[in-house]
Amino acid sequence: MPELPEVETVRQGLTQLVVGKTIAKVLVLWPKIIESPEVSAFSHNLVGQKINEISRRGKYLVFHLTDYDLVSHLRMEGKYEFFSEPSSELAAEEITGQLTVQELQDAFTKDELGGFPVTKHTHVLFFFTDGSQLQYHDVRKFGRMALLPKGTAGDYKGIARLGPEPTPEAFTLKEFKVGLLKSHKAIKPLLLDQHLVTGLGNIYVDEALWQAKIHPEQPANTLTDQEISRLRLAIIDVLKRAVAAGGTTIRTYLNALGEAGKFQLSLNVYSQTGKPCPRCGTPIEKIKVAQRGTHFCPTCQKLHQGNGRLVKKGAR
DNA sequence: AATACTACCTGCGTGC
DNA sequence: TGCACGCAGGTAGTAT
Repeated sequence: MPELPEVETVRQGLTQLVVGKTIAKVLVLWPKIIESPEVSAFSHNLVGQKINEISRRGKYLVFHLTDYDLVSHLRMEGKYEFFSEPSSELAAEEITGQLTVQELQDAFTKDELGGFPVTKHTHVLFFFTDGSQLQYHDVRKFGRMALLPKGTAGDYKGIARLGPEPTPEAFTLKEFKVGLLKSHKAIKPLLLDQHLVTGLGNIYVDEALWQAKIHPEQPANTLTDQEISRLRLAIIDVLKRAVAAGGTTIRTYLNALGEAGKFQLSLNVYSQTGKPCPRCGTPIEKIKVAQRGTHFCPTCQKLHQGNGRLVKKGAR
C-alpha cells in the first residue's frame, strides 16, 4: 500500500524505535515473505546483528546491520509494529482468537513467541536483546525481505533498476524529458513503473497529474515542454508535501508508531470521485487506466494531440 | 525491446 | 444471511 511518503514515515518511526538494538532471535511464520537467503539462513544470520541505521530508496527500506543489509518492501499492506515488552495475557487471547490450533502448532509454540501478541497477519518477529520486539505484519502477504551482504543493497535487483529520487537535484528535467519522449505509453503507467523517477504509486501519480493538468492517458511522447516541466515540479512537490504530512491514510496505512497520516486531507482527486475539482468545480471522474483506478478532472486534464515534434501514428 | 496482462493474497463493500 | 464479484498506497514474471 505505501508509496514513498508512507515508507519514509515508517523509516523515521523505525529509526526512533529500533536503531541501536541487537537482534537476539528471529521467527519467520510465513516463509514466502523471505526472498533470500532460505529462511533458516535468514533467521540464523540475523542473530547478534545490530541495527546501525535505517535508510530508504524509493519504496524500499534498508536496515543497515553489523554485517548485512536487510532490504524490506511493504508492497500493498506491509506494516511494522513495535512492542517494548511482552504482554502474556494479550498474547494468549490473541493466539486462540486469531489462529487455529493447527496453524499454531504448525508454525511455533507459545513458548517460542515469548509472550508477544501474534495474529494470523504477523509473519516475521525480530526479538531484541533488551526484551523488545519488532513484528512485520502483512494482510495480503505481498511484502518481501532479503538479507544481503553489507553494502550491497544498491545492487539488489529491485533497487538497482530504480530511477532517481524525486528531488530537484536527482530528478533532472533533462533526463526526465529524454525518458518521456522515448515512450509511447500512457503517462500514468509510465510513472508507476519507477524507471524515470521513483516513489510514485496510485495515489500520488493521480495527484501529480492533476496538479500538472495532464490527462493520465496522454502518451508520454506527446507531452509538451511546458507539461514536462510542470509535471516534474508537481511530482517533487506532491511527494514532499505528503512526506511532511506523514503520508496518506485512506484505508489501512499506519506508520511504525501506529499513527495515521494526514495527507488525505490534502487530496485533490484520489478517492474524490464525484466531488468538485478544487480548481474548476467539474466533478472528479474515476476511470481505469492500465488496470488501476484513476481519478482526474475531465475539464482541467484534457487529452490533446502531439507536441509539435514528430509524432508517430497511434498517439492521440 | 517495449508494452500488456496476470499472479501473488486477504478482507471488505455491494448487489442479487 | 449467503454468495459472487469487484476492488484495494505494488511489483515481478510471463506472454505478445
